[in-house]
Amino acid sequence: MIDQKLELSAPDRPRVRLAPSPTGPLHIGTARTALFNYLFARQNRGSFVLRVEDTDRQRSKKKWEKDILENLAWLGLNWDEGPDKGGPFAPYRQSQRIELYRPYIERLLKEEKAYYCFCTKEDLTAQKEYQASIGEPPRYTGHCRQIDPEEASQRVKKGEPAVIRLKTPTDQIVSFKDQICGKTDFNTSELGDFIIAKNLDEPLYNLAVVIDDFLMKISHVIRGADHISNTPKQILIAKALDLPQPEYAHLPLVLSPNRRKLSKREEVVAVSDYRNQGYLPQALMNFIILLGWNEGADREIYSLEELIDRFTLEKVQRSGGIFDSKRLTWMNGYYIRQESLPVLTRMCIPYLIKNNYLVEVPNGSKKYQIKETKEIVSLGYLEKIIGLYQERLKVVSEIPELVDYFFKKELKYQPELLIWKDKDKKEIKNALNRAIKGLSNLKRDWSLEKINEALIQAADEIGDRGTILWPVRAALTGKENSASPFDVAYVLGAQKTLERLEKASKLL
RNA sequence: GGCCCCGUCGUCUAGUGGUUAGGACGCUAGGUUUUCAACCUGGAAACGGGAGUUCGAUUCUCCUCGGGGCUACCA
Repeated sequence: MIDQKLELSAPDRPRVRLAPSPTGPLHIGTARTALFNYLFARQNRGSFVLRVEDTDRQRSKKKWEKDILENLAWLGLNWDEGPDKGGPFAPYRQSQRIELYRPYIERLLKEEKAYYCFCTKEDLTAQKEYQASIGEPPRYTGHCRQIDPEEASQRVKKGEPAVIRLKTPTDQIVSFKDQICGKTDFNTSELGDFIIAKNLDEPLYNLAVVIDDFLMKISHVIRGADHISNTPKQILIAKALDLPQPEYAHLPLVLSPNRRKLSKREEVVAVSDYRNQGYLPQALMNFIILLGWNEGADREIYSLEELIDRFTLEKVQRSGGIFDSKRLTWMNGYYIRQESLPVLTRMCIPYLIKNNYLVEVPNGSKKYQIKETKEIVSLGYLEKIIGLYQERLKVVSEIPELVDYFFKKELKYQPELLIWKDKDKKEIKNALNRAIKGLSNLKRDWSLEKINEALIQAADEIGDRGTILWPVRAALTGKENSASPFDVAYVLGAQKTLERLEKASKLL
């Protein structure tokens, strides 16, 4: 029984959906599809529906559903209806909608628009191989079509294995106007009588999608181009069921650098991985939208709000785009530089903790303890450290290796690190001692200005700034590259600075 | 193999029947500078090929070549 009234009038506001199947973590490609759907919905004041397609019971896992929802939310792509929020067309998990599909399958069977097929997999494989060998499209030619429906249902009742196929019309053209690709035609003869359900309670993807999109009043199906060839099948099912057709828009695929569909093997594809590495959601979204959309301007940076304003399906690219992680990383660095220091610091702290540099002081609010030295430091102090590296950071997870010297008791480095260009040890030692002397006077007035003054003065006495500034910086950081010696000395404080300089001087 | 989609620098792209074919990432040379980064200036780098239409094609048409997707009792 079908008691849903056919509602052929389009809804006033567009309704779009993201239909991920929880068989793995949120994939970059899914996130991109989500972004396009989200922008389209928000721009047109429509609804963005999240529907979990978990009809494949073996492969669907709750933890993946959780990962998908969490990371979508992290990206800022908020949905209006979904398994977690409910909505007027609940439930939003296909596994909970099984009974909704059954009447449609029964109807197709009753109206003889679908039929039971008893062919074995071996038969089908043989047929496909034969078809391939003579250059015909592989498809089911309708062997079981002739079986009397009465007889068929008897056989099914007796337990004979069977699947349900749609009677596909022969030699008809199914055409649809894709919002991105334009008009696309398919000949039904190439499709054959495809399977729409394993049985009355196990609908297959193409059938479930059509019914759900109808029941949920989806007006626009915006999805990856890998679904183009499913579209004629879905249109045929909709026709057989007398359901209205949504608009279609197929997004070009995201490709790996080897030009293949983005794959787990070669690329990082899970959004959670990017999140853990310290990519910012703004950077990810900005990067991804530009991979397949351009408003026609020489512009690279867009916020989600600006995109909602400017986005159009017409400007979506037709060709697939290669995922260029270098560009993503550049953009992430850009967004890190734009971020406020307190926010950036808050993002960095978990990485410092994970790296065993820092421990949160349990009761003291906003205080941290440096693990090695047991010193208690404030959030403000950590901000100073992070501030030194804000313009050098590309990915937040890099922060520990950049600032490690603030958290270590002793620095380990080769004495040669202290040598500037072709200077000899004596000269460097002398420079270091001059720096120590100049800096010692400042103990009570340890300001950036004074440090600068003292070091530059010492340098000018020697005649070459590098001769003193390089070893000072190296002694303070133990690194080839770092922030400037003035800044580092200032943040490190008088005591540690002098200690490290003296230790360095003794090494030479 | 069959069906479908796509084709401007290495990559993401802008663009027009006549442009020095523009921007960005990356690369590179300088500048700034104690290093690195950031920033500034410059450079190398593209219309897949062949016909046709046209006074003129990167742009329009056809063919070809190349790349990709789909081809499940997965989604």
